[in-house]
Amino acid sequence: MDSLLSTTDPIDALLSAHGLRRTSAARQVLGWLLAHADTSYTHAQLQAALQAEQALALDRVTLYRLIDRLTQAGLLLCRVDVHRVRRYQAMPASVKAAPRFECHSCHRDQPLAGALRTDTADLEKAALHALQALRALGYQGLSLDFSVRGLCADCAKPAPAALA
Amino acid sequence: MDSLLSTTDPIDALLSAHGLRRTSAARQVLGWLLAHADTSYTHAQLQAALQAEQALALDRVTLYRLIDRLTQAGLLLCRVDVHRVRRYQAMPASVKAAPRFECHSCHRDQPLAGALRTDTADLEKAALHALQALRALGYQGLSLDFSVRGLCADCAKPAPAALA
DNA sequence: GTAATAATGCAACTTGATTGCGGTATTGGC
DNA sequence: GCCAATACCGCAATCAAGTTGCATTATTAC
Repeated sequence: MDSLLSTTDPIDALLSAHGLRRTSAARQVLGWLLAHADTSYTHAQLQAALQAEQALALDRVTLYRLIDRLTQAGLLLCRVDVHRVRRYQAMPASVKAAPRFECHSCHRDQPLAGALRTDTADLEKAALHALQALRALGYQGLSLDFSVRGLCADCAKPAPAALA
Repeated sequence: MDSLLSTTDPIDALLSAHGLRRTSAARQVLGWLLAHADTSYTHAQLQAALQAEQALALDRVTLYRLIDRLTQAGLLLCRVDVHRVRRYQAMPASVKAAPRFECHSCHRDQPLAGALRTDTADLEKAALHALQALRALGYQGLSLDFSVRGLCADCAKPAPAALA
């Protein structure tokens, strides 16, 4: 019963389960993103990270297409940031209405719930409620993009004068 | 006392009040956007609309720069849509946390509150609450982008089979 | 009116992303 | 294990939204 999917590696299993081939590139990209699942990355960041950390030198276009396939398969989540560039992230267990925070200075992108100690449950609940209402009105294929931008506490503190 | 600003036209007044010159282009662009203030438009849509409705043939770059100036002056609001293109809109009286709806099919972009009969006040309240919490933690210059995407009721109804 | 300078328009350029296509590697059937 | 079918790779060329440089024109302040 563990002949098809459980080829020892859970990532291989994911790829096969979604109709994708288990190429070295796919394994490494999905693996890396799963290992950094709480943050989203641009194509460029991803390419650089793979190069630096895994010595994986993928062609630009190949990476674009791979990312695309993973996204289509539902393994990655894709957003567009303020600078009009796409950011990818391993698909979280529950997509829901999880709001994100994007820092103007360090360009990190984190779940808002991480920054706030106070939970964002009420916010998500309100958002999900709105989605339900839309669905009831005949709206379809709804998805949600919710992000807060600004300077994170780390970037705001150190040198308030050097932020020009 | 009505010598400087009230040159009969409120739009001229707005421009002057924000340190911008009252050129024909600025007047027409701002005027058109104010007349369609509930929706946001891309640079291309705006250029086409101005050409068609006002016979105003602005150079691409000129329009880019004009839009830019208006945005910097705080007269326009700018967002980035799913297709990575910027959308501009006359600055609403209260920016707040007003969520928006973007239709995949007709590409119209409306305030969510318009689509939903049920008000989105609880949602906005929750969002503003989260912003306050962030500010308390030292986060600065916070702004919010909240959009729901999918097929609007109008696009979803007519031909459910032709949506491939 | 006239000088200072903001706004315009054209051409060239940048960047994130896409397309075409020949070559390579993975897969499923035998 | 071998082989055909085809998914995937990589290179070059292309696209579209936006930007930059610079000479020209129009607005503004004096």
